[in-house]
Amino acid sequence: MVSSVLQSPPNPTSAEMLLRLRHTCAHVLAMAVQTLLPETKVTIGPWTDTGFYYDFDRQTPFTPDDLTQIETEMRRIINANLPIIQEVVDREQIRAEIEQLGEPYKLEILNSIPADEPITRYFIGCADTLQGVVEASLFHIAADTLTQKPMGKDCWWDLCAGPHLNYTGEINPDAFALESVAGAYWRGDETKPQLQRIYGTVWETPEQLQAYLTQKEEAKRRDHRKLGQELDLFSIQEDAGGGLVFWHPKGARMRLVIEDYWRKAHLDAGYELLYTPHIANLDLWKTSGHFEFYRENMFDQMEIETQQYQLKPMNCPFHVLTYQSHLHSYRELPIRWAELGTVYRYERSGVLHGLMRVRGFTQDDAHIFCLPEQVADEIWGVLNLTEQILSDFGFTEYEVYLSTRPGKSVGTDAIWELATDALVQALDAKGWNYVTDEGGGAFYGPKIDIKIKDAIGRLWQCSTIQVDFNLPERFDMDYVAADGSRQRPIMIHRAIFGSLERFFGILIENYAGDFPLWLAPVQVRLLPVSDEQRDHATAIALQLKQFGYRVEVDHSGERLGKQIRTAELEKIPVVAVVGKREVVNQTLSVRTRQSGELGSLTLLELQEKMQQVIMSRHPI
RNA sequence: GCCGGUGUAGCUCAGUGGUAGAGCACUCGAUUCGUAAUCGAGCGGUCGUGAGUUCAAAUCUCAUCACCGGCUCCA
Repeated sequence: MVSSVLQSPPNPTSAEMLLRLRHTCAHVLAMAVQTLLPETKVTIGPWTDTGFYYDFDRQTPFTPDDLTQIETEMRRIINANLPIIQEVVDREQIRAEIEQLGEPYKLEILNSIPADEPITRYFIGCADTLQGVVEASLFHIAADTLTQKPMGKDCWWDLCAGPHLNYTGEINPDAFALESVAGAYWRGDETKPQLQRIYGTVWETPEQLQAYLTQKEEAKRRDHRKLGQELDLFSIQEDAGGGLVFWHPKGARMRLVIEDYWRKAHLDAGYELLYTPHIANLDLWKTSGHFEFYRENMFDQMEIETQQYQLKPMNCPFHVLTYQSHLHSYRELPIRWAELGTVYRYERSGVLHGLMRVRGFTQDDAHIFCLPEQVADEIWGVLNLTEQILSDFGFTEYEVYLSTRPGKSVGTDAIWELATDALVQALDAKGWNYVTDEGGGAFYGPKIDIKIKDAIGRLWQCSTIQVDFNLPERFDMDYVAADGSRQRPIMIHRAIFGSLERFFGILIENYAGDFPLWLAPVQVRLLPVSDEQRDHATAIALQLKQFGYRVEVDHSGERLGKQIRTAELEKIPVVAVVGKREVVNQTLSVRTRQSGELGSLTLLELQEKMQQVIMSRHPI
């Protein structure tokens, strides 16, 4: 495994130098582009976690060949070691210059800078015109010292707040690379013009660049789409349509293990399990508000005997209906109902991505109906269950976010305060640090989101816990309180995996397809050295299968070396060689992916060993 | 949905207007083999789909679908 170079993204306090480097590199990119392709308009060019990008407006998009030439020009600018000089400018003067240059986006940026903020620009080069000034006041020049300086060869400037390096030569020409071209909307707004974005990466040393590129390769090696095909776990087929997942036998075996584990964990944690339909009368979705607020993600309705029916994008209304099926006493609460509920959501074609973003997926959904004073305890319980489940799947590091009341929301101040306090109380009781996302909650209630960190330091959003004041209201849910009055229960939505499909994808990437024994689709493969041992191997396989192991025999008739190679490529954790010796001695020659050869073991010894490893949920 | 790219055998990929190829996989035969590839033969493709240009299209044009990299959105 490579060490992660991405764990601490640069920020102004932790990596001032890297920030300047990246920001300046973006400017050098823009300068190179405008030198080579002068008709290109500049917009913005910020730094990112791994480098920088710059958005340009031009008629013809950049080609890969353009990118190569731009990179060469950037190297030239870097090697020329041009000075970078900040100038504080007068607003009207710079406006005139920008207008003269014909840079509409820069003008828009200028106009959006508050009146009381100073306006600065950064020159790169321009040595002829700036020379005297540079000596007088290194890297900073006052307003009015320059007027109407045309840009030209080795003279370029951009309206920018900085900060920047002092010379382009401070960029190591072997520590940067342009990466890709992509479309991006002006100001991130899809109703605004689409620009051409060039992504680049830059580091302080070539070694850091290399580490980053290695990390990128590592991510590519772990890509669940690639591994999913190689290991024959799942497919998404053009004939069926995008975003629809086919779980192949090996993927299905794993899903079964995951689901069995999930069901047991939930039953143990005091949940009941539900099964609900995949479609329902549209009126239900009108009552829930989804038809009004979530319609763009819903598939079209279908007509069934003059009634409109809807494929479900959510499970919650079904659980509410189940609750409504009879009257509830306060003594029954909290009610915890969980379901592996398959939902269908319309996603725009461009956003589909392997198992991570699909159109049909199964949520590990649950709803808790409880009294206001039970909310904190229930949330705490959910946090515990979440930690238990995620850590059993190998995820022990989390980032936790608490999202509070947004501007537009339903519910009284009192109930929002109660719910938010309950979430905070639960997080504190759990002892988890969290980041507060002020106003980031849903319109119907506050929430906690949990991101898990995988083996190479990437974060994935899975679990979410949301308090909901809206649905109980809309469905007029109630319970009978101790005094005989009808009261409204509080509803908590929560998912731990989020979606089985996405979680499976994350598992594949986290383990790079090398699954721990308890999850591996094939746990053991028996390899007969020659045809004479096939029957013996088959008999042993049958025994193992009866004990619940996922086991196969290699019937290829290939030589042992080839059988081992095949098993290794399929990332099978345990292979057991059966030759003449093993038949005579009633043993197996065991070899594991993680630890190499374990030597001769009896069938019983192998089972004991595997059982131990399975219980630990670790690799063998 | 938008911008750019890609689509040839089950998989990975050659093939730039003139008879569709390789390796692996698969099937068959020979070999009966001891810890990451035994040898040989065979099977396999209306070149994503549909129009068009041309005497002739995998190759050029247009449309469409899917995928890839992003944007926007999100479990």
